[in-house]
Amino acid sequence: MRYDFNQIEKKWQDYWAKNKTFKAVNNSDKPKYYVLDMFPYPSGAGLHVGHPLGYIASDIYARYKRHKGFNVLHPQGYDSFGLPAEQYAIQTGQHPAVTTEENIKTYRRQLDQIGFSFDWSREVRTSNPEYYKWTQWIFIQLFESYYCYTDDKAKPIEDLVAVFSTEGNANVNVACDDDIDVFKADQWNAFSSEIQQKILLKYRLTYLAETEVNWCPALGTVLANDEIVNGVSERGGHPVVRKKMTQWSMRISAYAERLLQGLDTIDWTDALKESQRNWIGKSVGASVTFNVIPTEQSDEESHTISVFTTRPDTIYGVSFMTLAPEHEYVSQITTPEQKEAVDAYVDATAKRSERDRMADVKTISGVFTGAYAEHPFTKEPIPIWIGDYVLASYGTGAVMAVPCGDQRDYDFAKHFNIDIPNIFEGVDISDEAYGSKDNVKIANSDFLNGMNYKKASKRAIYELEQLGQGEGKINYRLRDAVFSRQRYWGEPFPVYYVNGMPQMIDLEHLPLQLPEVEKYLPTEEGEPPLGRADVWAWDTNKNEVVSSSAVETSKGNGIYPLELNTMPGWAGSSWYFFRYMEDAMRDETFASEDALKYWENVDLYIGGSEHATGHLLYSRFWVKFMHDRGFVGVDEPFKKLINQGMILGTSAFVYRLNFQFGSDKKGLKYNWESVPSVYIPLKFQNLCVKLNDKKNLNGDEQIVYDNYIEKLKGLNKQLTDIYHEKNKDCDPSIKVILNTHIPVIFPIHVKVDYVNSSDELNISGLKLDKEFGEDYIDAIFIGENGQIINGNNDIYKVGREVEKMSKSKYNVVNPDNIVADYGADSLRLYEMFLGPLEQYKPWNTAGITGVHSFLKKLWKLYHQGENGSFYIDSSPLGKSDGAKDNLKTLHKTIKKVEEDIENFSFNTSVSTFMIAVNELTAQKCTSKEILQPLLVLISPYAPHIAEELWEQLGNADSISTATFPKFDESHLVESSKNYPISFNGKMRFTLELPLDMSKEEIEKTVLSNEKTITQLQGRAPKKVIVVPGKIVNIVG
RNA sequence: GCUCAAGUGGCGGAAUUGGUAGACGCGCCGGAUUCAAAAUCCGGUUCUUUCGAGAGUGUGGGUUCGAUUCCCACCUUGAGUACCA
Repeated sequence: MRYDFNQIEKKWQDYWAKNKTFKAVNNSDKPKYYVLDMFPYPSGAGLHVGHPLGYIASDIYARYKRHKGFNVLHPQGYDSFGLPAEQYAIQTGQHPAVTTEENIKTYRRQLDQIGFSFDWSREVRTSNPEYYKWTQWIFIQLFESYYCYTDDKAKPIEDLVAVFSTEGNANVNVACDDDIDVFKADQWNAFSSEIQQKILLKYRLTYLAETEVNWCPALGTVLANDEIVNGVSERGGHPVVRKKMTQWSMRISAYAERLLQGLDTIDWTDALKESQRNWIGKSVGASVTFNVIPTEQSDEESHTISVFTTRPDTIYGVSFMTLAPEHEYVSQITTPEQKEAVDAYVDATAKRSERDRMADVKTISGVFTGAYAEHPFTKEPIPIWIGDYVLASYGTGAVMAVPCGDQRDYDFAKHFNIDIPNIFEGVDISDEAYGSKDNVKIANSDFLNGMNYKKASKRAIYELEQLGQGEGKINYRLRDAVFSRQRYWGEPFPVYYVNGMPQMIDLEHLPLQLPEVEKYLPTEEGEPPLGRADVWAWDTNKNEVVSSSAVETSKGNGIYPLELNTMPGWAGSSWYFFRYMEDAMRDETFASEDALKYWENVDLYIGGSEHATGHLLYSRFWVKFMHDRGFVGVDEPFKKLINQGMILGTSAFVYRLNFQFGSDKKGLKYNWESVPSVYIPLKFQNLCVKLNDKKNLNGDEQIVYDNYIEKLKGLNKQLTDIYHEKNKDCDPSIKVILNTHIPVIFPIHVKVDYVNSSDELNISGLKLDKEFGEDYIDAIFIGENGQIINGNNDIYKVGREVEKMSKSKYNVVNPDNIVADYGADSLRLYEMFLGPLEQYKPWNTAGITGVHSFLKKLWKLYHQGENGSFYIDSSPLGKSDGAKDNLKTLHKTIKKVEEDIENFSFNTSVSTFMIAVNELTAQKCTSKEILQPLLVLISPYAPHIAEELWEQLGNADSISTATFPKFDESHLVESSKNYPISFNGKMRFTLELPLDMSKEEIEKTVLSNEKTITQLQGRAPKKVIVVPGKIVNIVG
């Protein structure tokens, strides 16, 4: 019987679907285990072999956990809202829902054929109204909440309102905007409803505010900080500018400390935790208030400038202050003499884009305002400058400059000739600032003299508090997250506006479904695409969406405009892991209490590291919020997280010989448009250099060159015409051309499909490829032996390079083809076999034959009957030497595979399987006692072949219900050891000795061995190290 | 600049508490089978070598009887982040 993988895989995939083999139940005596993949965005391109890597790993783990007796939840779904579908809709007019549906079908087909054990009955799609109903509901809960620092949790906004109406807001310790006016209880109660609503927006966890946002004109939308890479949009690479807009924001900053602390409780990689820590950016220090010294011209109003510093210990080193050019006091404190210079500087900075400012960090610029502040302790006047090295968006937008302790302040002071007082004991600051906090004592600082950083900081803060001019403070880099997108294909906000004030739609009327629009572009007035919807207003009487025109026509009748923005991509993905838990009551709740209680959080989460500061941070934020409000029991979403590495493509190159005419006065360099191309192997690349340097060619190179010249002569007419046209003054004869031109080599990507395992190019296949049209039809290929290839006279070997897998590099490998040619089990094994899960590694289809032939050998092991028929010996194994060997092989495999899976070291288990099958084949093992448990070990990796052989062994149930074999140490006990005998640490030979031999006996036996004597060559050993059971090392 | 990760044959990689470096697979070389090819099977394959042996895990030091593994300095590559006060 042949190993017919196509038939076997189809059979078992159908079986699993029909029997709902992997359906998880919400109550079970077994312990639960939740294995989750980051759900994919269903793109139009479908999957390439890099995508399933993480899914295969998590699937192996899920199947293993089932064998180990766990009730496993292993679901899958789609993050189906997103930009690409919308961009496609703009281009083609097709509704994103339609293309998304098509893409999902492709994804599902591709996923199914790889044999994943997903419970598809729990599938989620973020773009389904039945799903986003609950995304909208969570948004409303955020709106109805505020963050209380005293209790360190989110609470219902009514609680805050109650405090306002009895005590006012003076003493509340809660997260809020910076520009809060203090009011008393009676004032609050007297405010109109609108004013109250306006004030409450400053406290809500999601709020509407005019914020400076990252506006991407090309995409027509706002982007979050994590959606911008190097100043351009992550998707598409379009420029991004700063712009003020009224937007929904999420008060994630309220959770900064808990998001930071929570990292210590979860099992994530250090790299990932580190990048979240950096993103949150906690700095401990102090806020210090400086009084601005009033000048004659200034009005009565006195100013105080507050700054944040991490070095309050250096307060005596302050010799100037710097404000960001955007700082609100700049215009107020500037003296008339300096006004012109300051205005010019502020104007100039405003014109520079964020990118310019970022790119140009070397140039030092700034202007003196003419104003002075008073040092809190010395009472000396300190000049106030403005400079664009101070960012308006961080801290207070102002710094106390300590040039001796901060390099930027130092550079600024040097540049503008400002005093640089030294406050460090015995430190030379003539060349640069001393930025370190360690190993230094403070000097010239009155009461701080002689103290180290820690002590001095504490004392300085204490003294500032006494003066009422400062306090200890913690600052975070983490900013509130902008939550509005000016796009169509996202969740609509469940919000309508009454007199400009946002109102929430009740849960019972959700979901608020996306309206139809005739085009997916912004309106002519610059409103988001939803502004085009004809039916997009909220009727508060009927509680339904009605015609937009009704807002005007029936004014005062309770019909109001709906929000035109939609939510960002991370809205739906911030809570989807809870949705999978619910299987029955999805209409009534986002997830029922029982389901949430049973499944808790994700035990193992696998996905890419690119989500470090986006999805993975926002999810943690939402979960903590939902926890605070009692909607879920857990306060972290993902207990353990693994980032799978990327699979890279191995690109193939052919090398085209191009004409480069010798430098002429017209600067003519290349011309290859009309000349049939000539390709040479990379090994001849020196040919061009040699020709250029007038060096002699070697034999093969000469043949290539002669062939090439032959070709050129054939093109005589064409070439001379071209040459003459571009070099009107020159003699256009072929002779001249040959004397003046230099060939250069140009690498060109070719499709990896036309390259075999030995890097040989399938030239006829390439020539017939329609995608390249006529490009290669007339191409001349010169082979490894310098021959023009014509049939089989020579071969062309491509060059190889590892790059990211991408369509433009022609190195994309489609799993469909792999599955068709080698089967899903081979694909699964090979993806794991490539290397450690977390690592970046290149894909090379050639290597798959290794794991494929392993599967064939495995199949053969169970088909040792006549003509390859199924044969298994069911009789007891007995105690023969052969049986011992069989058991030893089996049990060392059990041990290794179990350890490997627990450590997520899947690549090494594949090797272990190969070794086991090689050994059992050599042992001619046919015993059911060995071969049956072996299948369970292999089944998580190669489930189809395992199921098939399991069935042939006579089992009625799916192998996924089998228990994992138990490791028995006794089968691995040995009586002797093949000792490595080293001399000065180098192993020279091995010696088989019994394990119960004493140290002394080992030493004696080894020293008397003739090989030892030869090695020592008469020298007496100085020392002999014997580690019983391990090694013998002779020194001398 | 800072933070993190990683450097081992022609290639992917293995060596889990310091104890036989290169497991397993690809590729390559040789052989068997075949009219031939594919497929399959067997053997070899780190480098140098005077065939005795010697060197060798990015580089240079150190600890140790013994270092891919631990320590110090440096180099290279990749990722993240960047005037964060």
